[in-house]
Amino acid sequence: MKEVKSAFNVSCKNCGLQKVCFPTGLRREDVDRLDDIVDRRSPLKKGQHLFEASDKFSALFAIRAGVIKLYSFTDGGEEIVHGFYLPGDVLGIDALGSKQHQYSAVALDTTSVCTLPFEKFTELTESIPNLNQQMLNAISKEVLDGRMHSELLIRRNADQRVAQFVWNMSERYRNRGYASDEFRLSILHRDVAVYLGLTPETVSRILAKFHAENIVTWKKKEVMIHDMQRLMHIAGVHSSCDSCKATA
Amino acid sequence: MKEVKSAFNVSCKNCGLQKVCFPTGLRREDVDRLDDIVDRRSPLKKGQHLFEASDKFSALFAIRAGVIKLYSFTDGGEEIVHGFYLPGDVLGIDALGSKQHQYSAVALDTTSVCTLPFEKFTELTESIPNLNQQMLNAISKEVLDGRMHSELLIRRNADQRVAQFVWNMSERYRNRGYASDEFRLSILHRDVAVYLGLTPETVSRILAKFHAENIVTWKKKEVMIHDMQRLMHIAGVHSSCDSCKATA
DNA sequence: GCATTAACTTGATTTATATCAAGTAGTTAA
DNA sequence: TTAACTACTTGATATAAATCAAGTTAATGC
Repeated sequence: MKEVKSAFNVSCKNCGLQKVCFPTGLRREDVDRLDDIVDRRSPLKKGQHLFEASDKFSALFAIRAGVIKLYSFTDGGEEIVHGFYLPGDVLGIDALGSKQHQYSAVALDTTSVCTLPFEKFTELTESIPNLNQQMLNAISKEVLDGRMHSELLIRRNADQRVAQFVWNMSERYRNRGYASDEFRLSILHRDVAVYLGLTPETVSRILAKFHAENIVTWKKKEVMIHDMQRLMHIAGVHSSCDSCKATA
Repeated sequence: MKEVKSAFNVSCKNCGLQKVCFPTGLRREDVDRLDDIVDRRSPLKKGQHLFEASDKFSALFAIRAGVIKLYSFTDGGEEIVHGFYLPGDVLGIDALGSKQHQYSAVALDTTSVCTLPFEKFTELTESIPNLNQQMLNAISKEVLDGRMHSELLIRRNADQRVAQFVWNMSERYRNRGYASDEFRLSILHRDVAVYLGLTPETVSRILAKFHAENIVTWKKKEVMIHDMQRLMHIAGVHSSCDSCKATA
C-alpha cells in the first residue's frame, strides 16, 4: 500500500508541519493510519492547477510546501483572489456540500500537496475522534479567515491592508517555525492587490513608502521586516493577538 | 422527552422550512429522531442575543422565523456586520473548532430559533448518513457566503452592492416560499451599510435613486421590487444563477 | 399622547484611491 | 544574447464615496 518516500514524499510522522496540520493531537498509531490514506504526487510546478472551478471534488488537500492561490472570475471577467494557502493549510472545504469546486487553485511556486481522498478520510474520522476535531478546526478556520478578509476590506484603508497582509504572512511563517522577519514570498504584487481590493499601483506606492520609512522591504519575492512594531501598529494589530493568525 | 408544541414550537416534520433546513433528504423516521434532540425555547425579542462573542459553543442554531445579525467590533470599536440569517439558515459553524463564539448574534425582530445541542447532533450524524451531508452543505454554504461577501466588497461599486443585497434577500425569500417582490425586511439601513462597507448616507442616496427610478422601494421595513430585471442588471447578476443564492 | 432619541435624508465639501499614462526593470523564450 | 513580454514604478488627474452638517421623520419610553 505504501509507496517509496522521496524528498517530496515525506510521511506525516516525519513531516515538520504536524503541529499545524491534521496530525495535531493524534496518537502515533493514528498518524500512521492517516498517513496510509495520503496520496503524495510529484509537486506542482508554478502555474499548474491543483483543481479548477467546476472540477469534481473527491479529496481535501493539505499543502506541504509552496503556495497556492485560490481564485475565480466575476461575470465581467475580473479576477477575484480569495486567499493564499501555505504549508499546513487545508484546501477544498468549500466543495464539501456540492462535491464540485467553485474556485480554481493554482501553484504560485513549486508546490507539494498531500491529497486526502475524502471517503477514506471520512471513514478514518469515525475511528479517530481527534481527527474529527481537526476537521472541525479546519472548517472553522476557513470560515473565520473569510470573515477576517471581509473585515479587512470593509474597515481598513490601503496602508492598513498592505501592512496587515505582510504582518499576517509573517505570523503564519512564524507559526510554521520559519523566520518571521525575513522570508521568501512567491506572490505577485498584482495578486496581493487583487486580494486586498486595491490596484497594483496603490500597492506599489505603499510598498515604496514602507521601504522609504524603513518598515518593510519587499523586492524580488524577498520580504524583510525592519520594524515589526510599526508594521503591527499600521496594520491595526493591538496586542500579539493569537486569534489573528488567519489564512490570508 | 417531547414538549408540548405551541405556535412557536413546531416540530421539524410540520415545519415549512424542511426544504432549506437540515431535514432535507432525510427519511420520515430520521426527521423524528432529529426532532427529538431539538430544543425550542420561546422566541427572542428584538435586541436579544442568541449568543455573544466569547460565549461557550455548545449547539448549532437553525433559524425558524425572524432575522439574526451576526456582528463584531474592530479593535477601534467600529462595528462589523458579517451577515444576516433568515429562516432555515444555520448559525454557529465558525465556533466548531474553538468551541467558543467569536461573533455576537442578535435578533433584529422577534426570532424563533431551533437549538441543536452539538454532541447529540454529532451522535445522530453517525446513524443518519444524509444528516452528515446536510451538515457538509451547511459548512460549504457558510464558507461560500463569506467569499460572496468578499467578492461584493472587492469588485462592486455602491450601486451594485445595494442592488445585489436587495436582490439576494429577494432570492432567499423566494427560495423559502415567500413572495420575492414584496417582503418585510427588519434590517436597519445602517446595518446594511455596515455590511456592505458603505456609509448610511450612501445607502440612503442609492435607495432614493432606486425609488425615483422605480426599481425598488424600501420604506419602513417594507421592500417592494418594481423592476426585477433592472435590479438584477445593476446587481450584475447575469442569468438566474442558482449558485448566487447565498446568505448575505 | 408627548417628549426624547434614534434613524434616515439631503446637500456641500473633501479625500483616498482609481484611472490614465509613460516609463523602467525583470523574466521568459528563441 | 537579444527580443518580447510581463511586472512593477511613478506622476498627473479624475472620481466615487466619505465626511461634515443640518435638517426631517420615525420609533421608543414615560
